[in-house]
Amino acid sequence: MSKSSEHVESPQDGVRAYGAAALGGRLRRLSERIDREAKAIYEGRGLDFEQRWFPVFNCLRNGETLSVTDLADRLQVSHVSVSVIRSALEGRGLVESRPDPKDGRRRVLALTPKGKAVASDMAPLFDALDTVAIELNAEAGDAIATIARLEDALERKSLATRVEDLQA
Amino acid sequence: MSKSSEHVESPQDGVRAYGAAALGGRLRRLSERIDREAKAIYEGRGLDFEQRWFPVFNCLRNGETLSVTDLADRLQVSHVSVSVIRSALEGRGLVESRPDPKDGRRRVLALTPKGKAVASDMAPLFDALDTVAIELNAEAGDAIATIARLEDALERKSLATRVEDLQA
DNA sequence: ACCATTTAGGTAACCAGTTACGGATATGTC
DNA sequence: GACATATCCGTAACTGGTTACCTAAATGGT
Repeated sequence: MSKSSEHVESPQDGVRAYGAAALGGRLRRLSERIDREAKAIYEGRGLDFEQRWFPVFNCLRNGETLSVTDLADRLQVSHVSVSVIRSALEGRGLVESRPDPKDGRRRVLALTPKGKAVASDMAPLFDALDTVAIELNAEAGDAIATIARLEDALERKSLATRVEDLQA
Repeated sequence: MSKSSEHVESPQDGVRAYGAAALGGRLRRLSERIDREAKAIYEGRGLDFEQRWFPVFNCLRNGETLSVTDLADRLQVSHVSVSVIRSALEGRGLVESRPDPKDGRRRVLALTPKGKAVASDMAPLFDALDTVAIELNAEAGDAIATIARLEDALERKSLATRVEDLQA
């Protein structure tokens, strides 16, 4: 049995005891850990690139041009967050944006030549991270599928409804 | 197959495509969702209680008295975070703290009589939340175990090491 | 007893996201 | 064509956590 799943009176046992809060907190810590470790990898290689830029950067890697809102929808974050990342990437000269000639409200983003160069320089690392994630996922017994099932379960019936039904 | 795990060109597909970042983000969104839904339950019942207080409150429910650092260790959060929660709970009159007579540096926290009353009022809800979490966990095919396996996998071999080994 | 080191816990600054809101452009109805 | 409404995206303020740093108290060696 694995260290953290057997009974060892570890601090987490206190957490584990209470479900809903524990589950949420646990997921959060895990996601932070993954972010942190990924960040360390970039830093370790002296790359001026932040993990949180990746999703946006990745969407543009194939040469696609997308607006702020397109990206926000695709990545399931607020447009504000994309907007901030955009300005960071633009500040580094990796991305440029111009108003959409068809629709003045939109700004379409695309990689600059420098951005493309960085993208291809970093491609092996991105691929490695991808491979590692797949490996990790397999090691954990298809965590992605489990997460998807959790999402589905909540989609099907919210926490609130579940609690109500239980107490009705 | 569940809605979000089959191929439906949903926005998440873009995310899912890239492993490490996707995994972290996905976990984060899920944990936020759980927190948000739990919060909504308290609000829906007009309770002046915040989800994020719960872990601290819960540790004190059985009458135990614990210091800030005890709680931080047990809950795996920073002592600062506990300190902030403490003052919120104290502000609501649910918790009181006094310097430890044995050790003047420590402040020991305990529920006030009002805190105890609230604890017993809310016990059925807490229990329901617990039951619901167990139910959810089962529905997702033991998500907790999967998370534990992910944690173990990272413990065993960090993201960075995995990437290095892959590129060596 | 005294000084160095460690520990508890507070305040301040920071971080990465969010919601709230406002200005500019587009769209649809009269 | 004008006006109401909706959409795009930016700035500002808030949130809930963190790390960095500080003071006060305890501990241990001399």
